[in-house]
Amino acid sequence: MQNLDNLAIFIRISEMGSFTGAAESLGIQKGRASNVVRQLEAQVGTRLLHRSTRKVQLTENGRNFYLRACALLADAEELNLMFAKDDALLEGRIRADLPTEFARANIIPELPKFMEKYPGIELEISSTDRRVDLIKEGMDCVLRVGGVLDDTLVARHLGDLKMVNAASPEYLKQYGVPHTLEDLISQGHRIVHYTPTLGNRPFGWEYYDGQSYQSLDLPGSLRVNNVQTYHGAGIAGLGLIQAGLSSLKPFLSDGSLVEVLPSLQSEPLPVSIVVAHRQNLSRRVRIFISWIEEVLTPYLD
Amino acid sequence: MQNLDNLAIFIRISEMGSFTGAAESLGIQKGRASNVVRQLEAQVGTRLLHRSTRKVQLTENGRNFYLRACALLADAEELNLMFAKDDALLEGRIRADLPTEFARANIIPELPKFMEKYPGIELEISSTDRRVDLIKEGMDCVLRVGGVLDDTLVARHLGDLKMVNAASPEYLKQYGVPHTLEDLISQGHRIVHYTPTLGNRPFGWEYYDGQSYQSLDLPGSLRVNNVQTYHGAGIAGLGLIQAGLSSLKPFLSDGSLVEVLPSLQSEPLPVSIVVAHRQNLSRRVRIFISWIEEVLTPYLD
DNA sequence: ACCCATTGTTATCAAAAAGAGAAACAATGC
DNA sequence: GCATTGTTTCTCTTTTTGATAACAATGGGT
Repeated sequence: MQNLDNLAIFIRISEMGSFTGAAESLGIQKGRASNVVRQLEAQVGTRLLHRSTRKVQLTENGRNFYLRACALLADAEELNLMFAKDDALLEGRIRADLPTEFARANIIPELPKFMEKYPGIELEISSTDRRVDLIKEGMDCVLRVGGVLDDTLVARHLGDLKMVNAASPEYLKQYGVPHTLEDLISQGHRIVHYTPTLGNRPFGWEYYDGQSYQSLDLPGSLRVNNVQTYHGAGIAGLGLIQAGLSSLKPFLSDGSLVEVLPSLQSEPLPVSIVVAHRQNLSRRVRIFISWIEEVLTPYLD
Repeated sequence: MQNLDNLAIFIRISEMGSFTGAAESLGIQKGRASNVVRQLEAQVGTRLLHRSTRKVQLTENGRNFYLRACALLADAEELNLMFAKDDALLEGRIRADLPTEFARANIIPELPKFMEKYPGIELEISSTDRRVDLIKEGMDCVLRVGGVLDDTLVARHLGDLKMVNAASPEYLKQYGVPHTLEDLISQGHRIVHYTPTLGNRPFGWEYYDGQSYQSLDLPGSLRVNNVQTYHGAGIAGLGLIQAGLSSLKPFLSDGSLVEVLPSLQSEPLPVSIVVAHRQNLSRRVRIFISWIEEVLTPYLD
């Protein structure tokens, strides 16, 4: 009889296109991953994966097997959970990718509550700010700030991140507190340039003119590609910054940053949870996602 | 993750309404059967079986779980076999119940060919001539001669068993060879009475009058409830017998019995294969059934 | 109402299977 | 060439299963 664990291993390997990757993400030996597939192929009587040292991909038969194996696993999970009235005893591993700042500032601090509520769930959170291919990396879900490009993925829009304009008190003492767009120019304000990927054209000062979002070029001598550095630059008084309320909140609270121009916010950033296929989303991942949503709500419109 | 073997054990227990019975039929310890269910119930978080020492039955939840578990297992088997181009490497156990005479005379002699073709299949053949409850006894299929009463089961009509009238040569020398219905009376023929369950009213001499089947009472001093004894009585010259061609064939060949009144056959007996649910019939059982059909074809109309 | 065979539960010990961990190997593609 | 990756092998540990047996509860038969 078939072993469902082995099926899950095969599925992960297929999705990630890698034995080592799948093994790591599942916490097993890569040797076992190899054996499992060999055994599976022997049992089923056909080759399921084309493999070389550089790439692993499904054979024609493998693709069909993969699809039905996914369905079977989903059914099996449903069977296990059909009477689970309280989800507290859910177990399993969740791999999620969260933007560094969100993770550090908002998610991680709340995490203990989640872990306490679901002691059986093992979380594996990676914080890469690059666009991760959630399938290839074996992610269950990815929190993404900004637009979602890939249509093959399913995104759930959580809301829009409120943006805040801020600067350090020392900076404002030196340059003055701007109250209008004109002040920004007349008072000679500077901004910290943020370029998600270095080398890109830096953003200007972004604001809403009542009809659409505009960008105003302002001088600035620092260009950073990392949100923490960006915040640090603002705190250090190197210029005005524009960032999500969620990540700036602690700095605003302790006074190391002060909000300015509350009426001239830059365009809210859409925040979404991205998953691979919505139908086969496991219960625990669904729970995690709704928890994330709950945690972020205060910061989103 | 769920273990499919355990699911199969639970299913068998549910169907047979017995831990010990299921354990025997699956070739495992009854202790294990008990543990498996306990573990399953813990995992799923609800009680699946009401059990006392006298009966075991599904709880409300158990019934739902059972249904979905069946579906899951069927899917799993389909997954395993989706590329099995030749069935030769099928494996698993088949439990079938065959009428004693059919088994001894027709099926068992052919069995070596089947076992050779499907070496991985384990056969367990019981020969009880009583009506077995195939679900309660954990049977995969039952070959039944005569009408099928239970509508909850699915019967596949294989054909009708050709009936033969016969007597021993010595008997015929004594009483004469009848050629017409009238001869039976005028020559003072005797029959051996066959009553499937002792005490029932014995059958008479059955024949077709061109429109419908009739029964003619003939004298006879022996009443038997066992087919082999019935044959033996015919061979011993105790009277005329009416039985299926399949079981009489060897006796007709070696001359210990002689066919008489070929035009006055009694009503052909319907021969059917009965299974529990047609949809979830496993591949190997389907193969076995079609093999049985093939073996019996020569004897059936 | 009582006896007692049957059945489910549980425990223990040995055997077998599955898995973890580590490491050596060969093939591949940059 | 060389780092990476899949394969294979080895040992050790853990888990699962088989084999037995003792135990308690049930319910039919007397």
